[in-house]
Amino acid sequence: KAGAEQPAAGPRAPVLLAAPSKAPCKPAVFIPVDRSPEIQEARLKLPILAEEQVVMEAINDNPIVIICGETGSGKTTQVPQFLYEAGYARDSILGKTCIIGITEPRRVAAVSMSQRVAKEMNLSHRVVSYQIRYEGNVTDETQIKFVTDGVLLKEIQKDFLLSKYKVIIIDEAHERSMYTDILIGLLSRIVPLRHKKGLPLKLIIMSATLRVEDFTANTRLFSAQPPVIQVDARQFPVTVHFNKKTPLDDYSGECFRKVCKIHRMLPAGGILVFLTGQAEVHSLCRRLRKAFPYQKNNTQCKVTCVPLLMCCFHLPSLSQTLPKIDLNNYSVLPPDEGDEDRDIDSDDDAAGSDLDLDLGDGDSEGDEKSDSSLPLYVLPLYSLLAPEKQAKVFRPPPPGTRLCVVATNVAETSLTIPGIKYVVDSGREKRRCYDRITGVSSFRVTWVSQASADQRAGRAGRTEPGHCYRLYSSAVFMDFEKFSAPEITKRPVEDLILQMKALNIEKVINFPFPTPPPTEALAAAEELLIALGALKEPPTTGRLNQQLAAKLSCPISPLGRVMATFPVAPRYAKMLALSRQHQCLPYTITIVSAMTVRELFEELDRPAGSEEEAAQLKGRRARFLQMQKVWAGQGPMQKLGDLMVMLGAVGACEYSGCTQEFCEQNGLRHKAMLEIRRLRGQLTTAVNSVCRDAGLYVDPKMKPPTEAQVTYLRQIVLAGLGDHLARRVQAEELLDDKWKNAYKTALLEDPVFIHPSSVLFKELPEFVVYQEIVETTKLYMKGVSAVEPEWIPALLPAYCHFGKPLESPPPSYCPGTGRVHCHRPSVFYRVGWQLPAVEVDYPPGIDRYKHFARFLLEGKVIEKLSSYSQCLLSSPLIMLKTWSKLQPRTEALLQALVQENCDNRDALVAAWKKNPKCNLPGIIGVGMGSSAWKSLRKGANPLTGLEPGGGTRAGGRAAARQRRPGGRGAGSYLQPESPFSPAEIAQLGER
DNA sequence: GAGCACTGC
Repeated sequence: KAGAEQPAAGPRAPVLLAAPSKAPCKPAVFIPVDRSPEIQEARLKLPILAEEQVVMEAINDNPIVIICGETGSGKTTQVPQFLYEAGYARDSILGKTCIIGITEPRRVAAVSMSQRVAKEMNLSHRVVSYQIRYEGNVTDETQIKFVTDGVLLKEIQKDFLLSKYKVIIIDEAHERSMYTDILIGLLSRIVPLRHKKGLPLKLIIMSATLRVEDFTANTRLFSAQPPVIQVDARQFPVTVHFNKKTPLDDYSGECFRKVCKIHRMLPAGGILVFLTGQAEVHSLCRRLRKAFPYQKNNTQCKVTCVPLLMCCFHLPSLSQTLPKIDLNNYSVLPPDEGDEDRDIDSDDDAAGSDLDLDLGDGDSEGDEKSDSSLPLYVLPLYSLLAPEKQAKVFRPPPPGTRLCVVATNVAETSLTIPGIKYVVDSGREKRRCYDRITGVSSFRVTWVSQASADQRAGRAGRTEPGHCYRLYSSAVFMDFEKFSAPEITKRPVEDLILQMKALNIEKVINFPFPTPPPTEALAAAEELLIALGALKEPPTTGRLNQQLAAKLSCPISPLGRVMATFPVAPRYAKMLALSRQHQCLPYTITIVSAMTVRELFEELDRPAGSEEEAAQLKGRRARFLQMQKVWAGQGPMQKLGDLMVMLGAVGACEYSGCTQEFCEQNGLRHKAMLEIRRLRGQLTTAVNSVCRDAGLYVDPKMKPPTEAQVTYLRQIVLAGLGDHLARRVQAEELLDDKWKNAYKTALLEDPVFIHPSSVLFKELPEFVVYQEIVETTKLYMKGVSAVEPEWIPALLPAYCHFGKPLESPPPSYCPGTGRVHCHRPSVFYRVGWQLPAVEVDYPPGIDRYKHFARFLLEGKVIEKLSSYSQCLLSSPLIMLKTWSKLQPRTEALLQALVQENCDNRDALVAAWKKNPKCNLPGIIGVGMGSSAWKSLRKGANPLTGLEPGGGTRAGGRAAARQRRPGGRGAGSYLQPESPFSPAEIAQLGER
């Protein structure tokens, strides 16, 4: 195994793009594994096994290796075993165990791969384990660990060097998931760092395609080009048939016709159809069921009518014992033969060999007629389908029927359906598209990439040779993009940027992304995080280009560190960070969980397949609408809007035990509710670990929030969704009918509307915040909550431009904070909406000193002074006059305050404390012009001799809590800053 | 007055 000297040789020499550097010869290590004979035999059939030596030599000689192999090469299950056997789970020097880590982009894959490898190696799951978001079975003995990519990213936050690992394998790197890309970027730096420390870490990147130039040709990523090893796949050949014509609209109808033909004319084998969405899937299912009815009770096999169909459809295990159908000798002439393009691979085959299986483009008649002689077992498949309904596709279809699965993209990567011989590919997919500037998303049906189409075709060759029918011409195919763009380039990246800043990567723009996100996306993310207070604000002075440079390299703030520990979107993390007031945390955790989990409510608006189903759907819709009203609460609570509905729904669901029945009856998606429960658990733990005294737990019998709490929750939501504020268009702006009931947002020119499914659809509050805008027929806001206008400047100062302090109401001294307050009018950024004047800190500057001096003289700052205010020679209001009008004594006071930076109580006390001998008290005395103050000249200690105003001197934090921005209705305002203590935040900073 | 593919912390 350690024969590193032997050059790789063999009939299929792997591609080595870079010559490996020779490493010093190490003694051979071999850890025995006790595999069962059956497993041993099965392994030997895997193509990767033939390459074990090559793979291990490359890994031995290089810190970073790329392995390319299609699905079926066995790389995911075998490479970890190679490494284990070669001793990579053991530290040769210390004799300790180390970990071989493998990342997967999906939870199910991490779990199932760990189970399979454990079984193959005959090892306990204590040794071969997994860790995913909510669960894992990792122990001290774990040596092979499968994780989801996000889990590894979190581990890097705790231990940047990943010191427990000796190897990291990034699996499915070709999928280019956001976390995979970031991990590769981070590991490109961690690997050399570990090398410097003398604790080398191996990185193996595994990809199904050969599109690895983003990794190999990117010198910023890897300065030395890593070797690429190519491994064969064990797949059955799939013949690809292109349509001659490409239907532009009715691809769904074309799918129908193609399935009909396959089913009528071609031998046994499951059919898999790729469409774009739920509605299409259901509609095609209905049509196919109508054309080939399958009665549950009538399982009698009717093959006699159809000589070409065999009884044993879709039973791969039995197919061995049945006569094999030779595809080349099989012959049925399609009705419109000669109408098609040639097979792409017909050049290699005997002429016309596969032409038989070409079925021609659509347009044949009579397909819609019900044909009871051909039972077809039609099943829908999409991600949001209930798991028990999804599971049906994995079971063999009833005897005498042919399986036909109508699926969305789930069947392309996430789920593998057994027994598929025919793939019908519409060539389209539905994608979520984001507007980079406005963040508005829309769903668009687009052509897939060539890689995607090939992946779909491959689904036909998993158990035997198969056929793929593409409902588009080869010319159209050639116009497809080769690969779909990496996720990181197409999505908002604020969550990612926050994670990176938490790793102290400040200049995000310099990060070695395999493919960087667009600069606008980075700028938008940085801007949002600054507005949320997660990043320190860049300087607004200095040279313009310096300012610009600083703009994309802001360091994380203490609040940002708190936010980064919550595994949710930054807007939601901000809500959590603000909720440690008025016992709001359990509610915010629930709302944030509900907003994070997609599609809480079941889709009940779909067209029904039968009258019976239609009646049932109608009943369920009515029931849901009724429940929605209940969950929306009463009176002022309704203003929390759709978020109140979410809170109510989760509360009610948990109260009833979160059963399948409750969910079904009330229009809730059971799977979503279970996910929310787990997320609540995770967030509760995360919050508890930040605030040690929170003592939170997930209460299934959580009481509804009080009216006051709902008001705070609305403010919390506003603070997180500040950039998602919308204002109803005013009557005078209603020039065009298209603005009827419309709202305006800061970033969009076009009108936006409250989505009709929202409980606030008819309410039309003046200001709302929304969870997201989705563009369909119009721009619709979803997840809507009403906002009071005076909250906006109080809670979103970052988005407001403030005017001069008002004279009425006059500036005042706030005993709670020891600062000068005033009322300032403001406008909302970009759109200039006038907002009510609210009480805020007096803006910094000379006037703030003047007001402070005045309140000081009036005895409001330090209580003991108040008894002397009678003795003053002139009114303290004199302080507010312009410099020139000041008398020498008042001028001296003002100058002294400015010199010591004392424009608030805390600063004054601090200055005094720092230098008890300073002449401030004396100057105050002079300033007041009263002989009664002479005693102060001696420098009496203000901490003992004088009581600051506002009664007991409260700690900074408690004092801050008393602050009520907005000033009216004490108790109804939220404290806008993070209510975490400096100690708590410091502790986070150490990580 | 409505139609959302797929994932990860």
